[in-house]
Amino acid sequence: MSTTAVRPLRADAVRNRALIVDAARKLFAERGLDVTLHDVAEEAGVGVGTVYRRFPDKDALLAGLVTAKYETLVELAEQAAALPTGREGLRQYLLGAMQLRSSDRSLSTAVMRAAPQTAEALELRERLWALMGGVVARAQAEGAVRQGFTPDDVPAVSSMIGSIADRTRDEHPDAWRRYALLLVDAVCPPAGELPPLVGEPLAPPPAGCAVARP
Amino acid sequence: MSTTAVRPLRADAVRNRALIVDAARKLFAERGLDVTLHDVAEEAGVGVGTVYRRFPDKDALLAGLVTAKYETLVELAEQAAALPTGREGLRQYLLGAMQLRSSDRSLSTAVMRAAPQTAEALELRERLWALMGGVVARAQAEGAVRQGFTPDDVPAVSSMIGSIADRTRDEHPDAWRRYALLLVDAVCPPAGELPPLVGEPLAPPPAGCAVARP
Amino acid sequence: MSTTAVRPLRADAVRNRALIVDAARKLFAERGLDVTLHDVAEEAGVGVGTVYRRFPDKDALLAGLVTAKYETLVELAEQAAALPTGREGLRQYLLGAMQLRSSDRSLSTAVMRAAPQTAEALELRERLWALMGGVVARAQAEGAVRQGFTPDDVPAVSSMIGSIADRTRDEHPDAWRRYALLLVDAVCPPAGELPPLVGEPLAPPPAGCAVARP
Amino acid sequence: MSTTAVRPLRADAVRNRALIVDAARKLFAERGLDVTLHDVAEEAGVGVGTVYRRFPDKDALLAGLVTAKYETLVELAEQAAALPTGREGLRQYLLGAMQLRSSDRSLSTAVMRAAPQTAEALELRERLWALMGGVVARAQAEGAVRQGFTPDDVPAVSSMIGSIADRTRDEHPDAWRRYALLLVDAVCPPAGELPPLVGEPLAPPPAGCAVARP
DNA sequence: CATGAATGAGCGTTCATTCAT
DNA sequence: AATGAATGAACGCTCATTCAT
Repeated sequence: MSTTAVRPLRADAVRNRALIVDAARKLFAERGLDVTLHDVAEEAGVGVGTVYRRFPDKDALLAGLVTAKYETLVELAEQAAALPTGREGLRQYLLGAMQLRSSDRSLSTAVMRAAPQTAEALELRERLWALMGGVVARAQAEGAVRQGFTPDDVPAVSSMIGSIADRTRDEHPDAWRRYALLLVDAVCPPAGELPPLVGEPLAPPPAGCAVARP
Repeated sequence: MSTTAVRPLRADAVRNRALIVDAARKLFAERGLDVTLHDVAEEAGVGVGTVYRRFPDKDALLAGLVTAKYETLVELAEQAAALPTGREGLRQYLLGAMQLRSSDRSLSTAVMRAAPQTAEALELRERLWALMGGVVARAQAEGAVRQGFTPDDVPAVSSMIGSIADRTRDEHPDAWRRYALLLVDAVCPPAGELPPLVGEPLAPPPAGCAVARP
Repeated sequence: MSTTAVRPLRADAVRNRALIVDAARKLFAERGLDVTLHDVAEEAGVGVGTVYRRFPDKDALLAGLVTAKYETLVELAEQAAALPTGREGLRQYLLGAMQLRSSDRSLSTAVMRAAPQTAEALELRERLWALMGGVVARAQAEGAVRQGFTPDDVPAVSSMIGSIADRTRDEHPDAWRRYALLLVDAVCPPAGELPPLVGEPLAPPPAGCAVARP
Repeated sequence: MSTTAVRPLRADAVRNRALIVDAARKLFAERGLDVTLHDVAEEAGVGVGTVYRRFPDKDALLAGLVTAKYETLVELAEQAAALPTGREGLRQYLLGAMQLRSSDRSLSTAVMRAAPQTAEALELRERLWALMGGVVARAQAEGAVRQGFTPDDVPAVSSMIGSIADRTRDEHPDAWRRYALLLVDAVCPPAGELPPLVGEPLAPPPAGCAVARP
């Protein structure tokens, strides 16, 4: 029936995948892990079936986001590596990674828990490791890092802002900074005197406020 | 024990309530916030209706657990307050609170996010605040605390071990300690020289491993 | 074991039964058939178990209310029988019975559907039949009744106000009268000229208002 | 039928929607408002999810049936308007509407209690009103109607057969006619002499029979 | 390939009914 | 006899996943 029909390119498939990832990123960031795949599909402007064609299940989609996340982190690491000192590089990278987490409700838990599922993500992770390994090594040489700290600690420490960020994102979107700096200073103190903590401590939730839905 | 007053009625009800709370505590700790009340009922060996008789809804059950959690934290704070120095007290309390979190998947997010729903919980929280306020003040007087740190920061800092603990609970149940000490040292460094980090850094998840279910 | 124990009297049992029936009558009238037996028990100030001791199940309780209803209807019929003409008697009784229905959300459907379950109720029903049989016969002799109308039609006709009453009870508690008189006039027209319908017609429900829950 | 426009997609969806509506109509008619959507789904031979895909909730399904009901009533009104006299038209319409109610357990309460939820239903209701307004006006001009009767009374009067119909549907499916005619004669008496009531009066329920479930 | 209709297990919750106290 | 704690089937509804179109 389709004699002259040109073979449909991968082009649109690739485009659809990007649409889905973008939509998922947006929705997961805004509303956390409990967005439905119908929501994602609708936001992306495709059918649910298309989402399932690209990602075997919801977890795979989540894992797909990790790739996107790694890309941003690699950029961040490249900027960090370009800074004059290891100290500054490490501090900038950690704060940047935490800022990313603080603006993304789902990935603060999901990214670090999931393994890279694709060769691409794995490659990105290794590139990230190489970049930050260099930065950490330089900082160590400068005597700027807590003893025993290794490049493998970088993602772990970054993830620790998650619980604070999740709690405060909606009401005090900058509250995470106080604790982020506390952590960064613990890993790699600033050059001079250790300054007082910035910002305000997190007020306890008022009596009677509801448990946030998962 | 209380004179001759008979309270014939509640014997089994009290026992069942305890069974439910125990079951809930266990399951929430193991599997996080998304256990169903059917699961809780089954684990407790009662019908769902019984769970609903004791707790109007799921949030109320969670709130009940929060109360129990606060009781433990108050005990911990009392022990901390009894230590000779504020420094030791603060360090012991923070590490103890983090240890509790590290063994409880749900409460690491729920406790700090939820308000105390009951007068009892509120009272416990205030008592906790008073105890730790004293400890922090003593530690400040000793010059042992990071400048700007306040008692309100205590729960926030405690919660920060959550993301690490959730990631490692099943495979490396002690991995949280490395990062817990990093945090505690940041808030309130030990008396002498700052030692190297303890333990091993968190290895990145191997390629291809699945995203853990929420 | 209970040698000297006095046999517990029926006295309180009888009182409890009355409490239950009163509570049930009140709640069913106000809120229809979907009150729970816990509500009834609470309103009556007894335990649920006590309700079940007196009435094997919810339907039996409903049937129990029929007895109470019949008592009121018998009184009404006695007053009707005392009126000078059969016409007046029949009209007064029908209007009175309809008024009862109009103030009782549940019984408008339940009473006429349920059979008398107790000897007492059966006796009351027969007494009612006898009284109204006399009234109808007198009215027939006066030529005041639609031909073919029999005493057996009395409860049927009375029940017909139910659908109107249920629809209007909350908003226009007197709206039923218009249609009650229409029916009564159809069965037994007033002495003189047939007057116009009284009151206002029932406005149709406004667009968009919800279906009332059953 | 509509030119050559192909609408390839909905073939099965349309069929399923029809299956659902048919099943719902049947079950609601037989058993009243408290059929579950699982029942409807099973009767229709589809999954529950499919029902919820077509109708956001139970009320919406009910509203869908109301639309179908209005369609029938409009047809009935059109036939009534075509009759030579207003008297005949009004009588035929009222009897027809009552007959519909007598064969449908749920709609006797639902249709008249619910507002039209859709623009379609609203339009149908208005069309119905216009048609019957004309019929009533003609009948009034003929002097055939009870004074004060208005088109707004038409649905109210129609609904009054509900309580009788619900009681008798299963055992004496024609018992409603006696009371329907009583009502219709009250609104709009037949041309000649008022005949005796047709049929038999409703026998009281035998002692001991159970209350029918709601 | 893309679509979105269909599926059904599972959720939180209710309530008529039973039974240990 | 009275109580109310316990039960569990059933409800309305959701959503990850499959599959006919």
